[in-house]
Amino acid sequence: MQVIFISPVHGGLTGWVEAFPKAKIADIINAKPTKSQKSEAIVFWLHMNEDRQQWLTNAITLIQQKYNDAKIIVLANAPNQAEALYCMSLGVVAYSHAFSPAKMLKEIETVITNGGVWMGQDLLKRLIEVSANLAGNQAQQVEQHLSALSKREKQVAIEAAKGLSNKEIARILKITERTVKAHLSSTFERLGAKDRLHLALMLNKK
Amino acid sequence: MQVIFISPVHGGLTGWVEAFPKAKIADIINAKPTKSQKSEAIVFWLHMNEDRQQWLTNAITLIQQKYNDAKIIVLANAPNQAEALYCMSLGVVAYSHAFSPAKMLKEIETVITNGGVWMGQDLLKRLIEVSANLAGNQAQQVEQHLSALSKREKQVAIEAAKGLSNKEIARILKITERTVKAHLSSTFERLGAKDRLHLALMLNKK
DNA sequence: CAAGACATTGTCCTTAAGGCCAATAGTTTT
DNA sequence: AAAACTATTGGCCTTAAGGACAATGTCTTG
Repeated sequence: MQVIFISPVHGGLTGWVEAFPKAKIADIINAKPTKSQKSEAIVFWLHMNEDRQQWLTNAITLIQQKYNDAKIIVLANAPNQAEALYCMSLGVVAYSHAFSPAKMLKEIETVITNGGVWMGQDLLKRLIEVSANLAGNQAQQVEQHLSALSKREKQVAIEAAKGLSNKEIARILKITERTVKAHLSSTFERLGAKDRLHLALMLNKK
Repeated sequence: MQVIFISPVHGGLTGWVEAFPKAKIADIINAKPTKSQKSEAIVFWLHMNEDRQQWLTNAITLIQQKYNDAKIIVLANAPNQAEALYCMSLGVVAYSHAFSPAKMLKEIETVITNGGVWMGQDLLKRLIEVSANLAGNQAQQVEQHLSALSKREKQVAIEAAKGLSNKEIARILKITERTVKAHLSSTFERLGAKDRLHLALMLNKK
């Protein structure tokens, strides 16, 4: 397996150099594998500056064009989920912090050489949540919140989360505005919401 | 590390038995770790029949309650993405086909004991695509709303949509509460929101 | 049956929210 | 340069929201 590191930092990142002392540090332009032992895997590590978004995109597509079976790992100085998602959607197999310790970098390498994909737990969690929501599991998540409420509280909470006023809710449920308030108060307490806006945020997503 | 396999199949699955000849096969009811060597990790492999959706949910929550640091892997006879997503959202760290070869099962074990999460490439790909799209769209939709606002109004609107009070927003932006109100009033008018809750609903999803 | 959860409503009170009218000052556009 | 937009703040007023304290009746469960 060939390992090629591409970075604006001369000499590469310390953590990375420690993890892969024998690997090659190169510039994107002349990055080419030494000979071509057909089936040998090539792994590119791209070190990403804050202000090189465009460069990153170009580099990734360039590499993919030249070596369509190469694996690409992105190390970002200032990682963020949006960028991570973007990179992963381009086919990058790992995205992590540029200053990750050597040990973690080795771990990443192990995972990706085994055909895996590596990403931070937070990102994965978000991915799952978002997708689960989309798949219609959203209702279940909300249901989990609502299950802590009594029947009437549930009804009131749902209307309140839509943005209705107490008066409107009262009319809909044919009860007094005062009763609506009572149900809402206990709802707030049970769910740990501090007011109807927080309730709405809880029931309307995430 | 303790490995416990839970399956309706007597004697367990062949692939699994081959991969973990020394591990324990049990019924969910009496599944308990042999003694409690405090820091020892426990890994549960749940073998899932087509028609035991409810059982699976129960089993997962039960295990999580009893051993909150246990890792759970689900092997499904008939895997599908929806179920996978659901399991992952419950905190399952791996989801795969029940008839996976021993080699793959060992791989899964390696990944999850290193703190990773394992899932099929297709699922992962879908996760990423969906999330990237959604994140993009969502951001755009919200951006569309926000673009109708002045710089300051934007800042105020964003904080208000998080559920912050005028006073809190004032503190954060270092302006008077009165000014916050002014910005919010014009924000409501511009976006056609009738109050901060509607504003929050507009900015927080779809 | 008694205890507890649930539904309903009242009164009183405090505070947050938001509208209305108005003013000053900096910036941008026409 | 005048008009329009933006940021900031003041005062005043009305109403919605939510907490405190309390009461009554129903229904379920140990």
